[in-house]
Amino acid sequence: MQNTPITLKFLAEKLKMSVSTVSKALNNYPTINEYTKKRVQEMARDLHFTPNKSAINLKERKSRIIGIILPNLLDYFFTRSIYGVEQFAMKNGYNVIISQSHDELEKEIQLADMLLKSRVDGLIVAISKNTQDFSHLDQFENMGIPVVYYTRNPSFNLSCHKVLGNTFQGCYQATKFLINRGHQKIAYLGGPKMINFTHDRFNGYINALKDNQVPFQAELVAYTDFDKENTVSAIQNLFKDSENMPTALVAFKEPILFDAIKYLKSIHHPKFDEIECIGFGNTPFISYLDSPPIASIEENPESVGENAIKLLLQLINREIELQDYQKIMVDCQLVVH
Amino acid sequence: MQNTPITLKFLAEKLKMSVSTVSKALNNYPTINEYTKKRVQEMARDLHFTPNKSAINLKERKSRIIGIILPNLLDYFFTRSIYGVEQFAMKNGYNVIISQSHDELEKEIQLADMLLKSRVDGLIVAISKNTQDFSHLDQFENMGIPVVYYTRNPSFNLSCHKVLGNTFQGCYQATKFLINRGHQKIAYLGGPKMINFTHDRFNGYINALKDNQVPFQAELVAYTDFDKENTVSAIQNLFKDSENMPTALVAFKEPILFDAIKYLKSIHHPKFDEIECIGFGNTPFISYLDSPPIASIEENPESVGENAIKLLLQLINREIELQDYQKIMVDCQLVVH
DNA sequence: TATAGCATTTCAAACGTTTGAAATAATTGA
DNA sequence: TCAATTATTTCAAACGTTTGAAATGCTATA
Repeated sequence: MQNTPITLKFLAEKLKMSVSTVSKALNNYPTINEYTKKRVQEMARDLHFTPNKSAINLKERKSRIIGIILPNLLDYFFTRSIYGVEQFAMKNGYNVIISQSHDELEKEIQLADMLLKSRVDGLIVAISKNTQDFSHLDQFENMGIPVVYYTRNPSFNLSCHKVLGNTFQGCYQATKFLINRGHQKIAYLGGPKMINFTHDRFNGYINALKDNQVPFQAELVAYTDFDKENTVSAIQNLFKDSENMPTALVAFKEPILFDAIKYLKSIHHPKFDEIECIGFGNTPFISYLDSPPIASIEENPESVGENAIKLLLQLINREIELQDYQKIMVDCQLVVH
Repeated sequence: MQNTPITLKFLAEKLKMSVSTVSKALNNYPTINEYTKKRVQEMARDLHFTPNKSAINLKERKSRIIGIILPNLLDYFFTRSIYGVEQFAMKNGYNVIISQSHDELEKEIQLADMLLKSRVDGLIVAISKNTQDFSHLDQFENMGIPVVYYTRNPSFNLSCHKVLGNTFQGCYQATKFLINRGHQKIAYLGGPKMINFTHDRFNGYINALKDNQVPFQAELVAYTDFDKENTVSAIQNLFKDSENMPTALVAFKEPILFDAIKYLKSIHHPKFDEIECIGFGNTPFISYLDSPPIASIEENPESVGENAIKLLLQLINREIELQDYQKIMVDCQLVVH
């Protein structure tokens, strides 16, 4: 049953015409007679002709491969974002190579080199938390291969394409929501300072306070990274002053928020039941928590991913100039549980 | 800076020799003079020559693409398994197309057709919970394209390649662990009956009981699918007889176990604190639960994925005959929390 | 009836590799 | 010194497409 795949040549022989006529008919060239086109297209359909991608790619000097570098697939944001990317890429005849940097710069550099060797047509990247030098990524642009930064990006650098969640707006909404519920002492637990959006979120928090006449207190702000001990000590700091305890908390990421909640519960914080929390993520595990956050900030990762691949394909096809740097924002929603 | 990629032809011109000599030197042909080889290989290295995959694939009539069909990337088992697959595939020059069936047969059929059209060199698949007819997957084998079933597979069918967790052994261990802790009334909450390993796990449970002289009671067994209401009613069933309440529970999957725990807690089950649970998965969220399972069954998804791709590559390279059906088991470990 | 003009089809080269056969060069033995 | 042998290199076709240029066939006009 080992049937050889149908080629243009095979169709041409069957139809007693030349390979180029068949090719042009299938690609709807205006110089080809309408009746001929119909005959060719029907035959192609009947025999389930599928053009050989390798041949086309060779001819067009493309690989039709998109590279993705992201920190970690076990993070729901990234897993979900991949979905948006793959769907759209596939629809447009592109394949995707997903690679994980494990949030390490060195690994990220390795992966970049590997993808460059694979001759990807474009790159989508969420940088590691330690990435400050970008030469391993700049080399793509230098070779005319477009790069789109998504979510995590070099915030100081305006000369690159970016797709990101409107994390300012998300944090603003969450803070405002808590203010409207009567909270005046709202703590903010930020992420690694190296990650750009940590600051956008902080600004959303600050602005919500200001716009609603809630005084800002520096003691109510702390930072952590993805490390549990760090989170615990940050929380200890936020809650150390018994006179001035926060009654609400906005955290930069849900698993970290869960660590915080767990800690507060473990020390039998006297007013634990009154504390209201919100984190970024909207992860499905919330429903299993005994003391779930009152709301979540939904970041729409699928949409972020889809916007990134859309932009990248436009750059690949030179529908947008490589130097015409774009910045796309995807709004967040507050989901009340 | 738009530099054209280095080709064999370019190297040949630089070295003043023919393209075929260069090609053969790089591929270490014995007929090529050692000194020539050295010169070519050095030049190739210095100029960062990377062979054009499309050209090789065209020549070798391969796509170097592996297709994967799985139910859902948001399931930690599958996300983790992907990691094993991608790593190994990449190392061997293969790309991977990941596609999600969302546990729907119809979507699975669509994806299979899509992947067939993409001319994948091989397929790794975890079937949907409703897949009973396999014609959409059989067509691959009929065309000489190997298929490896992983985790979820047609258990009744011996004529296919399988890689799966030793879910019998995992469940046996978990049950035995609970027996050793003094439990005599251990409930078993199984998954969808259509999924093959539901029964393997059940057998592990049964055998552990038997081997340790614990009487089997049919009332202590219930089944659910991934639906929350279903789980709740299964749990209600298991705990309905106040005379004969289980004191321990083995569940086929962790998120479902979490649903069960949540329900038992919500009804203020009198002996809730004494009930000990174990589920498959070992998901990281366990640490956030107030009443976590006492242990987890680690299924080593990365290893399952890696074994699947290893087998598939052997089949693609015909190191193993297509008809020489393999079955590979990956052991589980009990992780006590 | 030749010919300009158009519609349609075909030719042929190219994309970058691989590889068996053929050609060439170097070495050996008589 | 010359043929035979062996080592090494090159030729040329192939993989399946695309595409500008060239060729063909046809119609209409002078």
